[in-house]
Amino acid sequence: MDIHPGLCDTPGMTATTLREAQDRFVAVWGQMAGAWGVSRTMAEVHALLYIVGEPMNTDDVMERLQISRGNASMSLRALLDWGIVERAHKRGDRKEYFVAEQDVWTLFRAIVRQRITREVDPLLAALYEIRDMTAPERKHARADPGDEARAKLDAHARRLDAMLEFFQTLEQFAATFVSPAGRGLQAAAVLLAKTHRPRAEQAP
Amino acid sequence: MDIHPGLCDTPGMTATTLREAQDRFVAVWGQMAGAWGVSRTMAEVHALLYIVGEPMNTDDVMERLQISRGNASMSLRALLDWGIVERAHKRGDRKEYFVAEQDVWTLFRAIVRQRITREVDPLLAALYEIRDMTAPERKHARADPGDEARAKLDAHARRLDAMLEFFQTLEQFAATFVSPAGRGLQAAAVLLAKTHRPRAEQAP
DNA sequence: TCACGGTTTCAGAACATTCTGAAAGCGCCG
DNA sequence: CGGCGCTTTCAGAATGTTCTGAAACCGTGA
Repeated sequence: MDIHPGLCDTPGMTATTLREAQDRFVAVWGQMAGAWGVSRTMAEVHALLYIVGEPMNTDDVMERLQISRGNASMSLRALLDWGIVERAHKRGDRKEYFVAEQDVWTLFRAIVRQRITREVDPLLAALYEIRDMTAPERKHARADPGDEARAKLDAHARRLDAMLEFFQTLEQFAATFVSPAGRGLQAAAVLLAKTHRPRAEQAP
Repeated sequence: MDIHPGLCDTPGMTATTLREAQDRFVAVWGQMAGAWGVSRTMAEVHALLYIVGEPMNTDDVMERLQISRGNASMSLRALLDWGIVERAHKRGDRKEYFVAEQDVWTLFRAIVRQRITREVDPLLAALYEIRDMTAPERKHARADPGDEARAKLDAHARRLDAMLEFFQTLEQFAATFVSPAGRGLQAAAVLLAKTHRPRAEQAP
């Protein structure tokens, strides 16, 4: 804290407040993480890189978030894998620096892309398999109509199909959002939101 | 296992296969859960109720999933809170029974509604607060243009605003999907998916 | 009012995840 | 080639989450 007497306001205060605001952003983003199946630290590291906006190296991150080298390294690598943080270098410095994607829509497109391939695709595959498990049985049952077992099998298959259809639709929707053509979808969403918004607010 | 010799196929086998298919569905759904910040058991209970399609009571659930009474009770209550499972009763039976919402789109609408109010709303509130933290500082800085501190504050505010705008849009979008008018959105999504789908597949 | 079938609660046990720090790995430069 | 600066790895510690089971609770019928 370097407070010059007589000029006790602007320079020191501004830096402190900014840092506090950044820390709160990091904390909030970290909270969010748990609820979405992402590890807290990973989210915090990303939040830090995003809100600071400048390249940081492993030591910067360690010190700012008070985490171990191992943890920082792991989190940064994971963020690279997700494609929402990139490596950067400074001349005359052998350290690696990292920067977060700064365009919010690009950021979320990357996240959606990852989650679809990591979670929805395997889910769809599993659902197909499960539906096929009872297919032979249903064929048999079909020969014997009015059977109660048959009705059960059919209802079961109908429920699986409903799920399948939903996730197929979701996947297509996401694919459109993610693809280069997805800008259109983004624009549509923004427009939709604007027309429906009850009242826009702005700080004075 | 009651296998009648000579007629060793349809009746016993069908029940077994169906049960296996159900179990796999439950397992898959449970896996999914972790990745989305939902407890595994809760998801499994829901999956069971959905795929079985008939009302089940606490003991049924306990036995089928091999979980304790306490756990079953907690999970069922949570599912009721989420509004995706409902109580049901059978005449002459004092036990409570539970049924899962069977319409997939209604199900996901309920989930989206919950997550928005539980996670996005508080997030938005926090982001507004954080942006306002630096507002007074920025006013000061404005008097002293060309200042480096000012540029930093502005960049910081810009990043927060980008996030805010994104989540506002998301919220509006979700609100449209969730609202009664949201059927329109659903139809649009289905249509979009159909037109873009490379090739539809169907079991023979 | 009590006894009874059923449900909820919760402290502590079991389990799972995340984090640390020291050691190993990697590639560059002299 | 050997030392150096930096990054990655991973076994075990720390922490956080979920589950159990027994006790408390609740409402109903006798």
